[in-house]
This record gives sequence, C-alpha cells and structure tokens, in this order.
Amino acid sequence: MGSKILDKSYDPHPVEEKWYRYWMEGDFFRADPFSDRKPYSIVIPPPNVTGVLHIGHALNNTLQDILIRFKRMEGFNVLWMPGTDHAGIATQNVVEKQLLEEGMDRHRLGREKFIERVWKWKEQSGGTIINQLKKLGASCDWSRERFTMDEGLSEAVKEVFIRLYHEGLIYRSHYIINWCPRCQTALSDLEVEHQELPGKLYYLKYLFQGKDRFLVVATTRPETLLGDTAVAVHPEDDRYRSFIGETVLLPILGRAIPVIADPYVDREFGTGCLKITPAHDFNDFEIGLKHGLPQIKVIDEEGRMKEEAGPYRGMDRFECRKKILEDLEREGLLLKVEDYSHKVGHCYRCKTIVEPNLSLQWFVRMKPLAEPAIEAVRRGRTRIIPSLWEKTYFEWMENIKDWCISRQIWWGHRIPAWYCQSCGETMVGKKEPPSCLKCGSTALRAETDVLDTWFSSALWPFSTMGWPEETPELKVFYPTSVLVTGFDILFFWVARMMMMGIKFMGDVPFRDVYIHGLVRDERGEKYSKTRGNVLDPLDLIQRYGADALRFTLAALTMPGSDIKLSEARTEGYRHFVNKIWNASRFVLMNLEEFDPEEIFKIYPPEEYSLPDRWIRARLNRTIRGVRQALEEYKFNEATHLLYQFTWHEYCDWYLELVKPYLYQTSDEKRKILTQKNLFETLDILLRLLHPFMPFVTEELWQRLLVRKPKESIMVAPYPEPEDRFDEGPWMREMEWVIEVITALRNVRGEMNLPPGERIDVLLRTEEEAKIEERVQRNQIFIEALARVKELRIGKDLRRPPCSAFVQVQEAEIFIPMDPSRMESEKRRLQKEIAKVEKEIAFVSRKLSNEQFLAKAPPEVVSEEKSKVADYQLLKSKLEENLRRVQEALG
RNA sequence: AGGCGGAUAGCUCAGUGGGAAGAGCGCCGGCCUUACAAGCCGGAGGUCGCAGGUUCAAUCCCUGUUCCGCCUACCA
Repeated sequence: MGSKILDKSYDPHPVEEKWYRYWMEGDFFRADPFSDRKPYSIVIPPPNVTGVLHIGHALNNTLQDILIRFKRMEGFNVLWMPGTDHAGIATQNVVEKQLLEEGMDRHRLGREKFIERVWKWKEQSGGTIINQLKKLGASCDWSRERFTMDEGLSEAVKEVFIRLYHEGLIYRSHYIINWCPRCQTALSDLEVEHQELPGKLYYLKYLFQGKDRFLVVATTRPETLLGDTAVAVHPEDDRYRSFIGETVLLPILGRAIPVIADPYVDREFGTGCLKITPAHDFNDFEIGLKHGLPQIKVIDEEGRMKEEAGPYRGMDRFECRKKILEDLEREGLLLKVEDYSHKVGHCYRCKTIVEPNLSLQWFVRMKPLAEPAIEAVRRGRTRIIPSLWEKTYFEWMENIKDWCISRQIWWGHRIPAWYCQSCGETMVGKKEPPSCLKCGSTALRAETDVLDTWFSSALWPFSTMGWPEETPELKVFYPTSVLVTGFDILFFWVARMMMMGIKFMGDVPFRDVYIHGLVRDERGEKYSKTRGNVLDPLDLIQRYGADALRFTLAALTMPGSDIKLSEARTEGYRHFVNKIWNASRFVLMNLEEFDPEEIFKIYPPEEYSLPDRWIRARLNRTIRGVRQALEEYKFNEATHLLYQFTWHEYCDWYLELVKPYLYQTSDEKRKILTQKNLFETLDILLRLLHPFMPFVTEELWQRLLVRKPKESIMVAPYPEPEDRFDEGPWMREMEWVIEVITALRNVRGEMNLPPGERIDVLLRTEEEAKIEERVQRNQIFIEALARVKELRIGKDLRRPPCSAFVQVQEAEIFIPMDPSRMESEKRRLQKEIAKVEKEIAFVSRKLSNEQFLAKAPPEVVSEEKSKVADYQLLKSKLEENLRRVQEALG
C-alpha cells in the first residue's frame, strides 16, 4: 500500500513545513461556537507581543497543545485561544532603548509620536513569537488571535475599570508605593524582586536639643535621615522610656524631631532606636500615619535628592549616601559601621533598585475581590494541580494588599479619568465629559497614567471572547477547561484572573489550573540572558525536530518540580522519533501487496496469531495508561508509557516476532492477518502518539492510509482500548516464549556468540506433551529470535557433555557447545550460583525470623517460602551443571 | 523569620497504600542478523542524604539533622 519507500531516516523540516501549512489551509484548528459537541477550551498565557520564544514558552505551549490535540481527537469542540500581551513597561523599555541608540529619547519625541513608534515596533515584531509557536506545532485557532490593546479588549478594560470605580473598588490615594527611578513609574508589590545584597549598618548619633546627651540609631540607608520626622523607641524599653516626648536634632539639617514610642520597634535590633522616614519606607509610613508625623520627600522621581535635602540637593541617592557619611564622620556623628546583608527591592523589568516613595496613585481594593476567589478554590470549583500550590494561593490571597494599578508610562491602557481644574472633581467614564459634572467648568485635565499591564491580563479569559458583549463564544467556552501556566505568575496573573472572572462573569475562569515548573539549565539555574545560558527552542527544533523537542519537554514535566533540560535527552528522543519512522517504514514495506479491502474486514481475535493478540493486549494497556495520565496531567507518565511500549514492546518484540510470518510462511491467511494487524496497530499507535509528536505522526499516518480519504490524523479518533483484544490466560504462553528467547540470548551474549553462529537447543521438561505442543506452536519465533538451528524436546533428553545450561519455567535448557567455550560457561555458572546464594541467604534470614512467620501476612510468608524452595532447586541444578562442566574440562 | 520542594546508578531524573529499586544518556563486551549503526543483542553499576523511632519488615510512614533550591515577610 505504501506507495513510496520511506527514506532510511527521518528528516523533520520538510515534513513540519508541509503539514503545518496543510492544517492551516484545511482550517483544522478552528473552533466552532455553534457546534453541539462538548466544549473544551484553553486560553493561552499571552506572550509579550515583542518577545521571542524561549524554552519556557516552548514547554508551556507544548503541554497545552498536547491537551488540545488529545481532546480534539476525543471529539470535543476545542478552542485554543491565542494572543499576545502589550507588556507595558517591558515593551516601552525596548523601544526606549532603540531611541537611545538613535540619540533620541521619548520626552523629546513626545507622547503621541512615541506611542506611534511602539505600535510600529509591535507591527514589525509582533508576528515573531506567533510564527515561532507555529514552528512548535501549536494548534491554536489563529483566526481568533487577540492582543491586549485590541479595540475590543481595550473596551473590556475600560468597562471593568469604570464598574470597579463606581463600586468603590478602585480609588485614588496618596500612598507610599514602590517606584522605579529608571522606568519612572510606580510598581505593584509583585513587580519588585527582593534580592539579598551585602550592605552596611550605620550607627548614627542624634543629639538632644541643647544638651550633650544623644540617641544612637542604626540604619542601612543614612541618606534617608534627611526625611526623618521622628525617632521611635519601644514604649517599654527601659533604656529609652525617659526620653519619650523629648526632641532630638536631626544631624546635618538640625531639624527638631520628636522621640516617639511605638511597639513596632524591635528592642533587640540595632540600638533599639528607629529613625522614622515616612516618605521613603513602608513601615515608617504606617508609623507616621499613626502618630500624625509629617511626610517629607527628599528623593525625587529620578532618584535624586530634592530641595528638602538641603546641601545634598541634586545628588543621586547613592552619591548622597557616600557624601552624607563623610559629613557625619567629620562631625563625629557616625559611631560605627557593621557589615550587614539585607534584601533590597529591584524593578522586575530593569533591575534598578526601587525607591519607596510617597505618591498619588490608583489602587484596587482587593479584599472583597479575593474572598470569593478563595472560596472558589476551597470549594473545588477551580482545582489547582498539583494541589500543593493551593496553599501558596491561599496564603497570598488571605494576606492580599491593595493593588497599585497606575503606571507613569505611556504604553498601555490610559486610565479613563478626568480632573476638573477648577473644583478638583474626579470623573471616570468611557469618554471625556464636555464639562465638569460638579461645577460645570470646562477646564478638564485628562489622567495621563496608564494601567498596570496585568490589569488587562486579568480579564483575558473573557475579554478575548468578546466581553462585555454577550457572545456565543462566552456562552460555550467560558469557563475554560484548564489554564496551563508556570507558578511564577500564580499571583501576577492566575489569582487576578480568578478574582476578575468571578466578579464580572459570575463564574470562575477555569475548571483546572495546571501549574508546571520552570525550565532550568543542566545545572539547575534559571535561564536568563545575563547568565548567558539561554537555550533557544528554535535552535533545538532546527537540530532535533519539533517532535523530539516536544516529547522531551513532556517527558521532563512532572507535577511539582522544575525541569532541568538536558540536550542529551532531546537527542535521545530524536532517536525515538526516528525509531517510529523506521518501524513505520518496515510496516509500509510489508503492506505493499496488502489488499486494502482487508482493512474493513473483522476477524475474531482467536484468528489472530499469538504475537498479534499479545501486542494488541499490550496496546490496550498502553492506551488506558496514556489516557489516564493525560486526564491527570501526568505528562511524564504518558510519554514513558508510549516510549516503553513503542520501542521495547512493539519494535523490539512484536516487529521481530512477525517477521517469520511475513517472510517464511506459505500460509496466506496467516500472512494477511499479520499484515492486517500491522496496519491496525500502527494506525492506533500513530494516533496515540499524535498529541505528543504531531508532525511525524501525520506524515506516517497519511502514508499508511494512502487509499483512505485524506483528512488529518488531527481529527481522527483518539484510540480507545478494544475489549476483544484484552489480556487472557493465553498471554502466559507469549510470556513463556519471550522468557525462553531471552534466556537463550542471555547465554549467547555472555559467551559472545556472534549472531551468525546458530545454536542447537535441547529442552528437557517433565511435562513433555504440554511443552512439546507449546513449542511447536512457537518454534518459528524461538528459532528466528534466538537464532536456533535445531530444537529438541524430551523428558529424558541427556545433557550433552559439553553444553551450557539455563533454567526457564517448566524446563531446563541445554545448548551443546564447543569444548573451548566450557571455561566461560564455568564462569557464568559460578556467577549465577553466587547470585542465587545471595538470594537464598536473604530470604532464609527472613524465614528464620519467628516474628516474621507469626506476624507477616500469610501470603507473604508462603511467597517467601516458595521463593526459597525455587532458588534451592535452581541452585542444585546449577551446581550439578557446574560439576559436569568441570568434569568436561578435566 | 515563616512556608514549600528536593537529596535514589557516573550524569539527568522516575518510582513504591512498606515485602533489598527503574528509565534515558554515559560505560564495557559482541554484532552492519533484508525497518532503523539515530540501530540490534548482552553486561556492569545503587547500604535510595545522615541519625533516631514505629513495624515481623522502611528508600517509602514519624521525629530530628545537614546540604541545595524556591516562595512569602514591615526588623531599620
């Protein structure tokens, strides 16, 4: 049937090209909101629009594609919603860098021109990552591709903002926030990465007014003292109790500030005196509010010292630190310096050290949104898999803080707010009001801030489906079936989608959340450009093929742990792909004269040969295992089952067992049935493998089914176990044959008999008739696979003087050999005896333990007993044979 | 500081409701046996981090401990 002989090895690239185009042209990825089949949907975690595919994307999308292809083949109405994220700060930074290279900057360019420029960059590079996903084989419905700054999605963003504002869940307030002096914007708590850095702890003298007494405070940031408005001590600290309410003079500036008491102060740390800088420290801010302290900003938005910093004005904050230390030293106010390692916050986009700063920003009140999202997971309306992440989710959600959503950048969704310049009224709405709703003034000023990029991401599961319109897509595909993502964005994204989904759709956004690990390099380090260890998935596809890469990623994915990608593994799976290619090549070669009509005939299982039935039973078992593993998101288990079955059962045994029937028999019916089974099993196997390796399976399947109407393996049914081919007692015969062949090969291998050298085999058994029949039925296999010249069976067969011995179930096997080989047979037997003796010793020790006999379950005891008996018998046989060998050796 | 995860063959990692452990790669020996040398056949290699405990029996359960990694946190 196969019209053309396949090449000897698989060349992935032309095949990948060809079939991806075929799938696209055939519209196989398209989801149908009007279908009456059961829906299955996934929204892609949208990659940054200007990004390039990295190995983490490759993993994430491979897993999604496996699930999607599996479900599609199972007959579900499948939607995989693709799209990209505008990635506010990240994208803006990239374009700013480009401008810098041109000797330009965004302020000189102006806001409008700059945004135009970003759009241009988006148009230019926005297709890159999408094309890379296609190279991976991702079967997204590309006709639905969305972008977070699309018109529709922007509409959803506005709608959500406005509704939340009117419900009082969004507010604007002066508050201390994390500020990135490089990106020139506020950041949310999550956008700050804490990193342990070596630093110093400085002990500073604060003198009392008019007296020569002083307090000593310890600080890591001496430059912030310029903004100090108090010194705090613990109210019950006897060392300082008497000073509470007094006034100290701030060094350098000489400002008088009070000594206050607050239980927040840790008496054990430093000196027990804490300087309070409400405008530049989160805790100090809270304490300041409590005590009604003034908030003095001394650092500006660029990280430079302000007017209020007096002599240091205009200096960079770190330069100022140096300078102020010199000055303090000179004035004798720097008492001592200690090494001190502490965590410092960095901007997650540009890695600059962030500056806590007082600022007017927009916030989302999170508690009321978080509560139902906690409830949903607690009640199992959304499952988090593996469940260990639930704990992390709960912990964060239960301690959630308000979310600072305004960003002082230009690239993003403009906050839809306007301020009246006469009366100060704030107005929020879809469009700019013609005049102030309160005082009627027409002097309005539009908000210039944009929203945190994660604000629009939080709406992704429903905004992509057309919300706030009531679309058929929403009706059918929301809630989505599963979200596949890494734990690094559990809070950034998953938690916020949960909150927004419940809030605006009245239902959770997904039934399952599958959390996979991060991909790390062989040494377990995170991939990063700065470490220079980036592994480019496209390069891996280039060298090994997309199927091999996908299979590797799936095989390395176990719930709850990170992945260390090893290229050796990918190479191994490229071999596996090639193995499948060649197995198919073999099958196709043998189907050349196969009558296609046979495909549609059905024979009872009894008419199939023993190897046929055996492989079908094994295949059934594999199908069950793979299906279950996929349902449970156990990707490594699924790939393991597929690998073991395909290579070690189908190729190593079945395809070998079948050869005698194909090449040696004159029994036409036998041959036809064998061919039929080859056809059927390969068809099933390819379909079973397809979600994992879509390209090679499509190519082979199309060649196998060359006379069938061409559609695609993508939409062929996913294999189901066939009960009629399930295991039965007859399986034991096949297992026995395999045992005999293995035993014979064992001897051959240990003695280094080349395959060309055929052996005679004598089989001595007590159950002559039974074994004789059995052997007769299977002689053809044993002879072919163990390279046997002549096989004799008998109860009274005599052991030839020069022969190797091996024991199998119900029979002893002798292989006559040249006397020159007796020396190695002796060594082999001695080794075997030693092994058996070790086993006997171990089991006997157990059996001589009375406690064991008394307390262990009887079936365990009897099992051990029969084990030791078997070993003893085997040992005596081995010894007997060893004696004979020694005799022969003289 | 709190929480979580890991420690199993030379390397990367599976595994078990407790009855002396598996894969891939690597290594050693023999083979171009008409699908595949990206292959075939055979083999070697592990006191399952350390110390206790529970049990007839622990790699697996419990306690403690060391090392590694990660996450969260307001000790300056």
